[in-house]
Amino acid sequence: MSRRGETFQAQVLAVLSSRDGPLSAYDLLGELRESNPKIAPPTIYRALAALRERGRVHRLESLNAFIACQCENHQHASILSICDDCGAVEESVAPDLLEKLATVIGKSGFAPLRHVIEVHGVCAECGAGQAPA
Amino acid sequence: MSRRGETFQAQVLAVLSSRDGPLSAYDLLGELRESNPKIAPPTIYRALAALRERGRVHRLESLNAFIACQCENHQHASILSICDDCGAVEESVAPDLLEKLATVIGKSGFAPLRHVIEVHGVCAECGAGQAPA
DNA sequence: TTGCAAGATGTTATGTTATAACATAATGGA
DNA sequence: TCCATTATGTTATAACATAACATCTTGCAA
Ligand SMILES: [Zn+2]
Ligand SMILES: [Zn+2]
Ligand SMILES: [Zn+2]
Ligand SMILES: [Zn+2]
Repeated sequence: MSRRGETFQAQVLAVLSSRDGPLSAYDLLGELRESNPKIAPPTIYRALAALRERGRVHRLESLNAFIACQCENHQHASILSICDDCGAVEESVAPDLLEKLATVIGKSGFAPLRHVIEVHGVCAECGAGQAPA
Repeated sequence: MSRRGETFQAQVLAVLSSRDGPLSAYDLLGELRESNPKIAPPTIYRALAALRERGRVHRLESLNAFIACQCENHQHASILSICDDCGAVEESVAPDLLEKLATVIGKSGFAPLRHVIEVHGVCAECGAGQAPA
């Protein structure tokens, strides 16, 4: 990996880190094009792939979008809470829950490798803002 | 909803039910076009939307694909185990796990509305077939 | 019976997300 | 230096999804 690739990764991570919510690959493409107009989609997807491998970025499968990892230790299975109202995403880590999950699905002999756990709902701030049901 | 819409839904559900693994919307489009060549994407997506509302079909967010619900009681939050080797998908229901999940993410005041839980890995059959690591 | 309102379905076009395929350039070792 | 290897750039297109509007049903009221 050479200088330029690292630069793209750093730029992508910087943009993602500056936001509370997720950005699509094409949102990122727009951002990076402000400083380098000739960037094409594969550049973004390559940077995202490298960042995801290093655990610095998570993909939100249910939104086709990406966020920076909010945790100290990257490289973990995360639980993502997505506020459908304001778009904010929060990350939780719960190894015991993953264990329980492994037990549930392991009954049939399934060996888990990658977890996608995304919960849509309403965050505390948005929930408080409006009349309770 | 009139006769024709119901027919499409029934056809889509029939095709999905006849498979072990997921199908994309365009796979389904191809299937239904065999009997009605003029069908367009919105027809498929409308049928899928109606089936999903009734809990008869689940969307695999991490695959952009769909499966028929395998459970007795539809309308439940499900845990989907996806074999990355053979493509088979199995559904589990675990209310106590969902409760635990609600506890974990509820600490910050988040109110869950929809769960996406998809676990990729290797199913028993595929795991047994090959040398252990 | 006829006319209309409401909603379902058909159709066209386009928006959005992602990757294949190949060209070019940088890097480092023989 | 020269070549092999890997990274990056570039073009094109594949795959997934929906907006927007036209048309057709259906049921009801006048
Ligand atoms: Zn993380
Ligand atoms: Zn919120
Ligand atoms: Zn189900
Ligand atoms: Zn398998």
